[in-house]
This record gives sequence, C-alpha cells and structure tokens, in this order.
Amino acid sequence: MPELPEVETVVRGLSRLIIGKSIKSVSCDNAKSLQASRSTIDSFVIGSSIVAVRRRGKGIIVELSSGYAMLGHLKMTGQMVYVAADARFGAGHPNDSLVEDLPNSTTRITIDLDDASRLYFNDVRKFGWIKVMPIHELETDSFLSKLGPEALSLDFGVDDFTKRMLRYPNRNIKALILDQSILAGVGNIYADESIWMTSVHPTRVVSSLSKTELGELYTNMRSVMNISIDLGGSTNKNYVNAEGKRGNYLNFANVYARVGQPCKRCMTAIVKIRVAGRGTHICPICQVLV
DNA sequence: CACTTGACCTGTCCGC
DNA sequence: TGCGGACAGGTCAAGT
Repeated sequence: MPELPEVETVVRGLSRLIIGKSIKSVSCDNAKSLQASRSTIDSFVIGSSIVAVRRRGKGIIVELSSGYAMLGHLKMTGQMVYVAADARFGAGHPNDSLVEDLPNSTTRITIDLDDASRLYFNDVRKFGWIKVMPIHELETDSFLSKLGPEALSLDFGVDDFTKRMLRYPNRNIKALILDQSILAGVGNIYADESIWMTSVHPTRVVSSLSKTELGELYTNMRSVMNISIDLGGSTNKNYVNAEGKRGNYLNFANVYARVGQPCKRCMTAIVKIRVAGRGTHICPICQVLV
C-alpha cells in the first residue's frame, strides 16, 4: 500500500496537522523502527518544532527547527497516525477508520506534541523505519541519494521518461518502473494498473515497446497515481492516512486485487502471474506478450 | 548486466 | 477447529 499516492496522502495530512507544533517526547519499543541515538533525539528532536513535512519517493521527511530532519519509510505495513488531544475512539468514531484505539500492539514509536496531541508510527511487520539526521545530510542519505526523478514531478516529462527507459533496453517494463533508482514512487499496485491501461504485457522488454506505447505508459502511470491521490490512496490490507482513515482507490482499480473478475475492457477474467518476483495482475487477452 | 532468491517480520487466508 | 504453507504494499544483499 504505501506507494507514492499513499505516502503523498499521509504527507498532506501531516502538513495540515502537525506543522508549527513542537515535540515534547519520543518513545520507541523497537530499536530498528527508530534508527537514532537517544542523545540525538534528546538534543535535536525534543524541544524543536515541526517546520515542514514533505515527500521524496516513498519517503517522508519531517523538518525540524533544530536543523535536523526525521526521515521515515512505511515499507509494507507502516502507518503515521495523528491523534488530537480530545480524540475519542469507539462510539462516534468514523466507521471508515481502521484504527480503533492507539497506541496498539503495532505501535512502534510514539511522539508527544506540545498541545497534547500525538503522532503514532505503527508497523505490523517492523520493516519500516525513521532515521534522524541534519537536514543538510539528507541529500547523501543511503536511501534518498539512490532515488530517481519523482514520477509525478511537473519537470519530469514524457521525453525524460522515454529516454530513461531506453537506457535499459533489455529489462522488462514492470521491473523497470518498480525500480526506485530509475523512477521514484511507483509500487506494485500502480505498476499493474498503469501497465494494464497501456495494454502491454508486464514482461515486455523496453526495446520491444514502441515510442507511442512508452508515451502512453508515462501518461497512464501519472494519471493513475494522480487519481489515487484524489481518492486518498489504496487500502488493501492496512494502509491508513494521517487521520487513521482508509483510502478508496481500490474501489476503482482495473486489475489489482481483481483476480477472476472481468476485465473492464474485454470482460475476460483477470489472472495473477508472477513478474519480477511480485504478484502481478493482468488481463490475458488485452495484455499479450508479443 | 539482468534476473532470482532470500532476508527482514507478523498476520491472514486457504486447503486439508 | 487445528495446522502447515503460501503470501502480502518495499528495499537490500547476495547468488546465478
């Protein structure tokens, strides 16, 4: 779930909810979730205020007034959920929420803010992490420094996309658009969706695609992720936004999680195959391997 | 270079 | 109902 549209949705929510607040305390029950020394946290996180929240690829960057930043990745099951001081769970709580009460058994990090609200980093599988570093070290961070251009950037045009793809003529198209060093943001759901929209088979190698097909893939990839942002992202299992609410994109998905259901173009049953080590959803008629 | 596999973890679902 | 195995949004390292 946390692919570009989901992370973007979280970042927009956090921007609205936590900017300007200062951090009172930070606690963590899993050393791998919070990759920072206690002294760094005490000196540069606690007591500083939140200046900006932004996204790079699937990473979340929270800039602090101390000149440090928290860099986070949700990986497969991470959540960043804000809970206002006066929040009441249970009766009256929105029924589209997946979060009933926090902290819960998946809460790895709890951040107390100065207005008695809290930010929870929940993560069932413990793959996600938050690191702390000076803002000027972000550009050399081991995760951030490897990322390719932002898939949705206004500066990233179809010619840039095509040129980048053609650098790897022998790689298959699904593996390539999932590769964050080539293009930052696309994950398994939106790879399957945009490849279906383009009516190509995910194992087609780049050199077999026409310039028109590559152009359509670019347009479809951006379109599907922009639509998903408008719908609050995809909730397959446990993704929630900064307020603990589900995303709605999968109600409109064409192939992802639609095994056995009819293709929206030709009514053939969607099938699931394996490509680049990932579960991959295709229409066996629309997406032929030439 | 391209591709596969396994690791990292826990929960859920499916078949027997 | 219980139990084992497969599988799940993402990266990363290592092996073929």
